Amino acid sequence: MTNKKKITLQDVAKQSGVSISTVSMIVNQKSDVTFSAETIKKVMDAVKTTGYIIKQSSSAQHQKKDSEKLSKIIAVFCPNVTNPYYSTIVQSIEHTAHLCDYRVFNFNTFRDPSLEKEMIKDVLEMNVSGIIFAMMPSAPEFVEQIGDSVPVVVIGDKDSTIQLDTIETSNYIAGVLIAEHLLELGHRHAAFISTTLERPNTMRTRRLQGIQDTFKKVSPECTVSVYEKKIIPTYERQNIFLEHSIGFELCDQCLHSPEAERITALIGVNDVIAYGVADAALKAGYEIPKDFSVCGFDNNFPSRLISVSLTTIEHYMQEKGSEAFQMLYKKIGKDRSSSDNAERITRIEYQPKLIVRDSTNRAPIRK
DNA sequence: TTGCGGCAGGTAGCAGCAGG
DNA sequence: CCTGCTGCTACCTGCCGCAA
Repeated sequence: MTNKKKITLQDVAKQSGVSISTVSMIVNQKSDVTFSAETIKKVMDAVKTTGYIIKQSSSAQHQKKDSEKLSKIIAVFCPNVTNPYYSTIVQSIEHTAHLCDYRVFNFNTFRDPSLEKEMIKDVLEMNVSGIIFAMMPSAPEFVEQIGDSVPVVVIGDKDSTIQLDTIETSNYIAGVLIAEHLLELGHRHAAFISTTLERPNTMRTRRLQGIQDTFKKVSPECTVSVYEKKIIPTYERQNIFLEHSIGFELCDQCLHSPEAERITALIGVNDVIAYGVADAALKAGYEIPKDFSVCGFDNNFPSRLISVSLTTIEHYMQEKGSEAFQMLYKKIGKDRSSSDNAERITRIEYQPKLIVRDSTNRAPIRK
C-alpha cells in the first residue's frame, strides 16, 4: 500500500519560493489583494509542478454550508406515485415550489407506518424547510409533535381532527354526491369496492359512509354491498397494478355473487380501483353503462379519456398541491418562535364536485 | 501604495476513549 | 458493537504589519 503524502499549500510555497499566505491568496484569486505577474506565474507553475489541487475556497465552502443550513428543500410524503392522484399532487407542489426557488424531495411511504416514521426521522435530520403530507399520516400524534419544530401541512380529509394546517376535502360529501347521482338515475343497489377500510384510511370510510347514509335516506330497501381487500403495505405489492387488480378481483367476486342480480352500480373507492372494476365487468361480457354504471373518486387524468370516460369526483389535486405549498411557504417565512404563530391552525376546504361522464346511465331493469 | 510574509485562529478529519 | 464526545493535527484563511 502506498503512503503518498497529500500536496498542500506548503509544498507549493516551498516550490515557488513564496509564503503559504501568498500561495493561498493567489490560487484562491482574492479580489482585495494584488500580486506581481512574476509571483503569480511562479505560484501557478509550482501548482502544476507539485500537482496541487486547487480546492473551492473555505469561505465559499462556508457560504455553501450556510445556505444549506437555510435549505430551500421541502419533503413531501405520499403513499405512492403510481396512483395519478398522488403524482398529480406531488408534481403540482413541485411546480409551485420551483417558482419560489424551492426543491422537493418526495418520499413514498407505501402506507407502512414504521417506514413512514423512519422516513420522517431521516427528513428531520436533513434539516428541510418544511414537510407536506399528501395523505393523512398514519401516526397523526407523532406528526403533530414534529409540527412544533418544522412547518407541516397536511392534505387530508375534512373530518379529520389532526391539529395541523390542512388542505381538505370532505370525502363524506364526495360519497353523498356519487350516491345522489346514482339514485337520480334509478339505481337502488350498489357495490362499493375498496382496499383496506380502516384507520388511518378514513378518507375511504368517509366516502362509503356518505354513500350508505344517502342510500338509506331514500329507502331502507336500498343497499350498498361492501367488497374490501386489505393491502399489506410492502414495497413489492404497492403499485398501480395492485389497485387495478384488486378492483378487478373484487368486481369479479361481486359479479359471481348471488346479489349481482340486483346490483346495478359499481363504485370504486378511487379511480384506479374503478378502472379495474370496469375491466372486470367488460371482460365478463357486460356493457357499461347498459348493464352496470361504474364510478370512482379523484378525477384522475385517464378518467377523462374518451375510451374510459369515468364518472367521478373532482378533488382539485393540482389546486390542492399548489395551495399546500403556498401555505407551507407562508409558515416557513414566519418566525416560528413568535407567539403570534402559536396555536393557530389554518384549514382550507375544497368542495368536491361531481363529474358525470359516459360510465353512468339509468339503472337497467333487473328481472 | 504595492507586494508580500508572519501569525492567530477557524475548520475538517481522524483517532482514542467512555458509556450504553 | 455502536454512538457521541474530546483532543490533536493538518490545512487554510484573514488580518496586520513591514520593506521597497
